[in-house]
Amino acid sequence: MRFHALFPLYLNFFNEPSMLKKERQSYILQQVNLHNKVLSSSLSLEINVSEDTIRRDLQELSEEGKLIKVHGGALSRSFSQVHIPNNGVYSQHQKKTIAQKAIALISNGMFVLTGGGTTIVEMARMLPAELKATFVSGSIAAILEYMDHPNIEVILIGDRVSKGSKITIGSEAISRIRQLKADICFLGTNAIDLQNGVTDIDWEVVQLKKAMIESSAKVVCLAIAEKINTYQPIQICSLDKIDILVTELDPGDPMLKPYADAGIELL
Amino acid sequence: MRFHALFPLYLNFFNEPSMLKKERQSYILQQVNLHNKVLSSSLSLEINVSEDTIRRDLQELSEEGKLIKVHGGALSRSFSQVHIPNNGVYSQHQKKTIAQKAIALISNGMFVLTGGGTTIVEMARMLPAELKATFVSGSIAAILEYMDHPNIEVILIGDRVSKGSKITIGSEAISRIRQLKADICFLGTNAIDLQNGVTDIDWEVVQLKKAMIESSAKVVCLAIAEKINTYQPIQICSLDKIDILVTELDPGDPMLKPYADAGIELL
DNA sequence: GCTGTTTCTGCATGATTGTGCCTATAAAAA
DNA sequence: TTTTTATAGGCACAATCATGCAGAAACAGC
Repeated sequence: MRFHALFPLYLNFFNEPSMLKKERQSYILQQVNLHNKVLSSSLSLEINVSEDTIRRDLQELSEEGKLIKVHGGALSRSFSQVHIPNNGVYSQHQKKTIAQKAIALISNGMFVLTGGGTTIVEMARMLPAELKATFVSGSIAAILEYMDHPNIEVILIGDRVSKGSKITIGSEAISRIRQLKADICFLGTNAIDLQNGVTDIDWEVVQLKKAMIESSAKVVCLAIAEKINTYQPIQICSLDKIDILVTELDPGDPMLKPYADAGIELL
Repeated sequence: MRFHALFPLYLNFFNEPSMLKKERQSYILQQVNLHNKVLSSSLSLEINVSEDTIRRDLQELSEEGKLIKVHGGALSRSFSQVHIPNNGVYSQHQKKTIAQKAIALISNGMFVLTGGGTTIVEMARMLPAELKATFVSGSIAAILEYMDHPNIEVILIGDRVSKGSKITIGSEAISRIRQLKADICFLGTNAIDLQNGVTDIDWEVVQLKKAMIESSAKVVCLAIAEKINTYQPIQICSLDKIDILVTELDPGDPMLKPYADAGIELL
């Protein structure tokens, strides 16, 4: 067996009789677990069978749940299990409602900038599978969800990682964001009121959000009702920078009236 | 193996009297345990009986649980047992051993660059709580672990996220890494051998690892023994760029001797 | 010895499986 | 976008298989 790892070319050279199906699948499994990834093309050369056969093997192994089949080869199963459990998210039901509304704002081909926070993560989970778009974020939790989506391109903003908020913060991240021009930006909102606009408590997070707002053609704030008409010490922006406010409430709710009057679209 | 293709001719030539049934079956068992697999066709030639008879023998032995019958022949019982355990991380025990050894190389205040992969994640989990250092990585899984550590500063390299390998890849990431100068760099190794050095299968990952190696004062390769003396299509670097090789084996293991001779420190 | 029974084996048949090749479609890459 | 590459599904062919059957061999009892 080890020989196959060492001298795959020799197999061809000696024209060794082809492996039995089970044997071959075992070998494939070993390779995929060893290297985390295999290509149909190289396996085909190593084992000296057609790519069709390899593809059929990968198909079977995939159906048995022993590996994950992807275009061009397969990935190890144990490798792709970095999931954050979604237990005990505060006000989850409201956040799902908000996420549902917000998703309607995204269409194919869009370049989308998102912050962090549980509402954003909820939105990431609910993105329709057929959506094709590019998502940019500095939030680890959000990125994890985006990665599971089949059709979206994921760009991660790098810099120092803030352990509290699980997002990347710092001048590097801000200057990266400044270089972008997104179609739309989704911000989880910690506090919003008429006098102070959108406010937050963490200076570095505020800097980042400011940059995100400046870099986006359209700014969407996601806020559950209990955060409306509250404020925090540091201002992110005044209300006139906000294009759309998404809450779990009906857009006609009297609580939201002043925001509509301020020129914000409600959803 | 090849002998069995040759021998049967002699058997025919000498017109050896056919074996008794019991005798034949124990011969088959011996062969299957010796080679892990037998083909009905070659057994038929070797023993000089029809394939039907062999098939019936294999059938019986299979029912007695002494081997596993497959299309075209049979496999040894031990063969399939090797590949059943697929839960969790492959070779986790070995990886933990490697991680333990590798951690000894890190001291307070260091600036550490790490790749992705399960071995690196294992290492991240085992970092002592009192260690104070800065860790830089583009691997989402590794970053998640680093974030849980109380005393380390985490820097995330941003760029496009590769869904397969769960790391950030691309020119942006590479140019970020080039701007760094790390004290030490830990690389999970997919394949390493004497001729080709360290090799991998994914072009973009290779570019990234190359940059990491160039940006580090000391390069450490983490590799489980199975990956030693194997190679993949794309070269990351030749052996002389590697300072330290960490495996689960004893540094004195004869398998590692050539690497020590190549000037690599073993751990 | 003879005879009937059982076991083993080889052969013929048709069904099943494994594989490679082909083409239209779908997905990635340029 | 266009171009390249990978894939699914159908087809063809060969290898392998299950089954039934018949002859050969082994065996038992007489």
